[in-house]
Amino acid sequence: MVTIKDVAREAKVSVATVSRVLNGSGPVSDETKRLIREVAGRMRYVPHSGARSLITSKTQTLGVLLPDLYGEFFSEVIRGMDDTAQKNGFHLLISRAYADRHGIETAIRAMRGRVDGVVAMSPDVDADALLNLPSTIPVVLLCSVPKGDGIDSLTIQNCRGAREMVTHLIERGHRRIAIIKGAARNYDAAERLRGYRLALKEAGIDRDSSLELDGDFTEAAGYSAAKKVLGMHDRPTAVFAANDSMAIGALSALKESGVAVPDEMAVAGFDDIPLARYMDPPLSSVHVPICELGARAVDLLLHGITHKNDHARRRERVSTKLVIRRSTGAEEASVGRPPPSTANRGIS
Amino acid sequence: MVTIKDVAREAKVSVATVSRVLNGSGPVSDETKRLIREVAGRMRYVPHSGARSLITSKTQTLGVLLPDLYGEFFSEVIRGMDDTAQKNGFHLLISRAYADRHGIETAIRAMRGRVDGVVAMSPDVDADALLNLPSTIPVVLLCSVPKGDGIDSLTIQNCRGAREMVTHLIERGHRRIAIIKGAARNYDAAERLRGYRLALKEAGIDRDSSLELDGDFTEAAGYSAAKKVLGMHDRPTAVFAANDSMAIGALSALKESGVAVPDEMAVAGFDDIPLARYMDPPLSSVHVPICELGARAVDLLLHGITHKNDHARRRERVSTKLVIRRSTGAEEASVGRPPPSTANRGIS
DNA sequence: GCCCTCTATGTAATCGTTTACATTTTGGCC
DNA sequence: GGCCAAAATGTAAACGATTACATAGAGGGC
Repeated sequence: MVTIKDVAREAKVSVATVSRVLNGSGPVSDETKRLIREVAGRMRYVPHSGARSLITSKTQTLGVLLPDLYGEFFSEVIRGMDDTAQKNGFHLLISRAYADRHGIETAIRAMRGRVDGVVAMSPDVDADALLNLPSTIPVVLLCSVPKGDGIDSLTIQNCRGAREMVTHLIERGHRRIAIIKGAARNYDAAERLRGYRLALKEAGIDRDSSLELDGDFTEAAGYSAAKKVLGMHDRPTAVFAANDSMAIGALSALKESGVAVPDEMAVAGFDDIPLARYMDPPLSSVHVPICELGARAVDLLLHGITHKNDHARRRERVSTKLVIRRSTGAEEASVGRPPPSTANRGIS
Repeated sequence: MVTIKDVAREAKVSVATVSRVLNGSGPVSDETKRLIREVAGRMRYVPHSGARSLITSKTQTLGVLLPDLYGEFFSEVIRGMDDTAQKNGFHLLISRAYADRHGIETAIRAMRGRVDGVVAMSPDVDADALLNLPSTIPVVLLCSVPKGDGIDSLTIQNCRGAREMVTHLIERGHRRIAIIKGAARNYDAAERLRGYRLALKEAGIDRDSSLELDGDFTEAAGYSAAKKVLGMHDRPTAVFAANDSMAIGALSALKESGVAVPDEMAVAGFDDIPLARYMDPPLSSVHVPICELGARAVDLLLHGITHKNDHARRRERVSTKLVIRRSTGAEEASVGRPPPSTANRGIS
């Protein structure tokens, strides 16, 4: 592999001069510049970024720590991150890790010396594992809020989104509204539940804990929760699932039992995954701008990096948007025409 | 930031000894080991991987170059790669890049010195841009076959998958089968078309080029291609789309025009994306094990790395599997029960 | 012609590790 | 006790870049 020394020798100059030319630093005569560029090109010299970052102590790389995510969420959040990172000349070092304390610490250790900062997504409610990290590199926490005030965080506007959806159901006349809760100890799940309760309270509806069913974000959980709802003596007229997968599971159960949606039972989800609009009936949901989530996380991180992490800690949230479709009673059929945005482009 | 020198000073030993303890190389007395471990732990020392890889010239990192992919494909291929990479102690440096010559070269340049090898996905049919790379690091090409024999490649069994699907349609009695082609100059698209033609030929059906409609893998393209099919004077009884997105677009068009699927028109796709089974009617498709694609690409790359890239070049393919649902006439309703595998776990 | 400044270039230290080689210590054996 | 091998530790040279500092010419002002 050809190094800067080889180029210097070939061009009969010192390595310093080569470095100066290639980085545009320091004064070099036009002739020498031309010569060095020519030689470097001819020898197919490519600078060794590892060596460079050792001396400059800048890696131009951001670490990304994600739990084991599926589908849309994963790809969209990465897309958002990569867009913003690339715009600023950064790369992404991605690692899927168990979101527990050990996993995160191991991953961050492994990243020391190869990243300038880390975006870590840890949906666990008490993600304070990140508080006393072994390093002092900037960290942005995604989808949960750290207890201390050591690091920045970015979350989804879960509570407000859920509240709006439940309020929408109430406005359509529903009084007994069940919720299928998300995974236990999950921050998003807890916040969505909070939003549900808030909406009920605002409408003066008493909370009925038998209407709060356990779930874990899987389709199967939504399916069995819906079956449970159908068996209730004073049956709810609406079900709000803490995510779309569970809402889809619930739709399956209802269809199987011959319960009409939305006439006999309204169903709403959260996330607005691409599948939602293809359901029968199309599923009302709370849209989460996942791509933006990634983009803003990186923005936050880059700010922490350039400001040497000595700014006041930030707590930001990305806002959600209600998407009402037929499953909660919207009249217009929203399927049938190709959608404007979510075309599955590119390869296969 | 605490370095190995700090630890050495604090423990009153030389850096060499610290290094030996931490890497388990060379003989060190038990007492010294204990001492150094204690000191390193107390000082929260974390080795600087950048410095380490400079001297060892191993980065334990694989570069991944992907075009701008959406949804499932992106996340699944990364999952497969990361699983295998992690199992072998490697990290993933991910970069989305235009798959053209310039983009790829820029990306690979930027990766020099931070990766031990690269998996590059370049669906373009003539991806020989990769042939004379500026570096000599091992490369595995995904989803297309390089012209020369310089690098390994891994592709999808496109031709065979398409052939099987079209044969299936023929077996169900269809004689006039249209195809909605994939993006021009796309390797997968070309191979799927080849499979389609092969199946027809095997069945002794003459090829009719008016039945080969242009497409570009988007839903919109599928939609308008289907409209075109409906307008034909001797209307085909089946449509095979080169990917599911187009098949879904076609389904929309047919539903809009009141054409019954599969009775008046059978529809089949390729990829078996999660959406496929939720269509109405559920879409028959050719299943592609995306995760496996990623995993095997990394396996191939790791082999190239450990064997210093001096083995014979490999051309491998991952095999596809026919998934027949109602859109081509399967009787059984395959929707309604939660699926076994594709539950959307984890966060939101 | 001398001195000073400015430009162009070179020299060498540095980043944080690993590791070949040198040196010291230990312990066994005669 | 002296000798020798083996074990434990230290010294210093890499890896491939950047950059502070030193040096050498060139040119200008007096």
